[in-house]
Amino acid sequence: MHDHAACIARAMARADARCGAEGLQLTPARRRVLEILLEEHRALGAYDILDRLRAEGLGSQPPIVYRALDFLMKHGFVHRIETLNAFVACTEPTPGDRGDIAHMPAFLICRTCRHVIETVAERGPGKLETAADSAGFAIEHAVREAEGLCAACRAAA
Amino acid sequence: MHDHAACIARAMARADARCGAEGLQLTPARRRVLEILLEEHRALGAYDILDRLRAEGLGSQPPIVYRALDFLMKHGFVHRIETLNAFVACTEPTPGDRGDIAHMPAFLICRTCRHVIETVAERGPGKLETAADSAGFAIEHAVREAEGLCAACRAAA
DNA sequence: CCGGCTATGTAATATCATCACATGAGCTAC
DNA sequence: GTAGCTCATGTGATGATATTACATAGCCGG
Repeated sequence: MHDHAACIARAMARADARCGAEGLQLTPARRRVLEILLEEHRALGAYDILDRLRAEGLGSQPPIVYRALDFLMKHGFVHRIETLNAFVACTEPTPGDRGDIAHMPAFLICRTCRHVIETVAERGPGKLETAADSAGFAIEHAVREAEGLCAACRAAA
Repeated sequence: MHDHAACIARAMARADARCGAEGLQLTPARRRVLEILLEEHRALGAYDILDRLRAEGLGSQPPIVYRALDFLMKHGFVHRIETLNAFVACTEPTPGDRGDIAHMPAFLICRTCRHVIETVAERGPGKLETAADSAGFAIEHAVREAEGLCAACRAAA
């Protein structure tokens, strides 16, 4: 394990700094959604998040959470996990990843504990890029997700 | 372009052969779902398929199409595209791909025409595998999808 | 005939996501 | 200061995707 509270505090400080520097508004709802995802450190569905916002009086309708998630994803604080229709906080320290290709995340999703490992981006063409090049296909966005068993759950089994 | 009718006929013949050889029942509904996907040659949502089944009197409730898709996916005739919540017929000639790791499809999805290119599997570890190994993570299933513009749509733009 | 297996029919419901329109808070030009 | 602008939020309704639960029907081996 790691120092979870410190990890969250660090991530929130990074987010604050980014938003300050770029003139983005990290409003209460957006801030809280990011905190919730950092606290869980695993993939949460939009309605799981919404339930928690409701309990705290921060809004009760789906658009609240989807708008917050859109903002957070647009600016790279959160990623969507397509396989789960769920969302995780970004664990990468990459600061300015909007638009550029440097941040190419890949995810390892444990099917038992639902924890998500975000792998560091490696530069250079992977198989998708190679295949795309030979087909004349221009990649704009790539999804790489693997489901399986994390080390801890493998040990437990 | 290619000879579409022949392509469909070949794929259906392959499916018939596989089912005959392995004792699988390619029932009318399952067969028709596969044909529809082959005809379109692009990703269709479950309800798009259901609408067509309804028009042909092959069933009108969601479970009909989801059950057919489950069967077809289980036996490698169809793939799910997570990014689109949609389904495509498998274009790979790989016959026995249930369970083994040889068939590791990756998809290039055109955002304008919605056509899906299924790339051939390359052997050897990609970035996901490398990351998984170093994390002690056991991959059971991997999703690789890229969205962008296909060659034809790029030329048109 | 019976029991087990597979597939289908059908209604209801669960889950995920968006639309449309109204309101409010902060900012700037004038 | 206030009109007009932009951005964010509040709220109800709806759309899109997927599953559950239970009943029915065909087939086949014993």
